[in-house]
Amino acid sequence: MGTRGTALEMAVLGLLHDTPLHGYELRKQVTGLLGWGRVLSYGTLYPCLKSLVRRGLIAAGSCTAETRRTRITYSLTTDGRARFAALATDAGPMAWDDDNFGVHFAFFAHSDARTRVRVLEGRRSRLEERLDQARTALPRTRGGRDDPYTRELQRHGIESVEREVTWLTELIETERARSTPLEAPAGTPTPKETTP
Amino acid sequence: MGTRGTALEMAVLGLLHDTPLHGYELRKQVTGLLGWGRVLSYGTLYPCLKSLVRRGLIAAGSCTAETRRTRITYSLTTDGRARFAALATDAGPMAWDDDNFGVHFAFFAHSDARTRVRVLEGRRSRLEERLDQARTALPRTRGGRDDPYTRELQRHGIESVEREVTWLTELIETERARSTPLEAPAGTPTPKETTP
DNA sequence: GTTAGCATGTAAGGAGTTACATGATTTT
DNA sequence: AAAATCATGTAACTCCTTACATGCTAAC
Repeated sequence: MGTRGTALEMAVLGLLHDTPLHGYELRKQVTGLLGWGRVLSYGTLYPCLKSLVRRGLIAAGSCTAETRRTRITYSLTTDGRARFAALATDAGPMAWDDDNFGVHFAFFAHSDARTRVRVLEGRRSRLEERLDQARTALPRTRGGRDDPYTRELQRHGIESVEREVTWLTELIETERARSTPLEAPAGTPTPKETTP
Repeated sequence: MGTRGTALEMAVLGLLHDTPLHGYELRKQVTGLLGWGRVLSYGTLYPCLKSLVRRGLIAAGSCTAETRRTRITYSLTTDGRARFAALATDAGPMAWDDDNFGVHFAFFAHSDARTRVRVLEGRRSRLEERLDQARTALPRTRGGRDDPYTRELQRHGIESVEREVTWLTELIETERARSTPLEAPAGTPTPKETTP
């Protein structure tokens, strides 16, 4: 009965980690967090907030400052902060799947470089498994439709995933350089940019 | 109450258009149709087949040929064929969205070049709308989190969509050349490949 | 003969959407 | 004063997944 959608939950906790927000604003920010084409609906958000309040992870407070209207400002509790830290540090399979990876990535600033590397590698190997399946499925006429459009769609899909793997590989190298500065030449400043 | 998931329905009808199949095999083919990471579950497929049978779009028949076991072979009825033709010819907004575009594309061989162009253009303008939103959302620190990882995620998302737009543009040009051969020089043979 | 894979289904429930219902505040 | 936008919520419904339940056939 309790809403347990980890991705949305983490997004809310992470956004409230920076600053308290009310539902209407949260919706806009959650929607824009990943490049989701689809907007998050209130029918999902408000029940989720309710559940988080009930579990003591966030607190609902009437607005105090500013000449403001009937809106409810939510902020993280101590428990909520701990919960978010646990989610951000998690580098298990949950962080690799399509639904959760984006949110985990968006809040990488809240985890250490080791965790980031493990999440990125997990994501990459998941995509590589998918590529293996797709590549073996392509040549067989038997079982798969031999249609130029179907083929082109699959080719394009494979190409997209390959590009994502390349992206991940670059990020992994950057992060590895950060987590093991032992092998770095003396005097190398800590890199600031994710993509130089 | 009736299953009305257009994407799955179209995929099933389209696959049965080529040849009769039983559920187990259908599942594999539907799963591999688009590059979907996720596999289609029986809990979705079988109720869908049931619904299609009830509506007279497909017929369930025991297998006749081959030394085969207890499996139910489904084939398209006349109504089903008509329904599929209608879906394949549809170039409206339904064909543009994330869920349906892939299936429509996979069965482009069953529609004319005019329809194909309209679907591809619709899809492209939808992605371009998304890009406009994302691009205007990027520069503002106000409202959006100013975090290097969040930014990188959004940058990567935008890049992916841009690449998809390019892909669509190339396809549109190819299809336009097919639908209006008036301007083609005499003696030009009909192109066979989607990507030369 | 028993294990592994083929094949078909159902029940319960999660996650999210749409549509609805309501009201306050700001802008025109 | 009307319209637009901000803001919060609920109810019903859809689509899909997981987990379960069942039995046939082929291979070892």
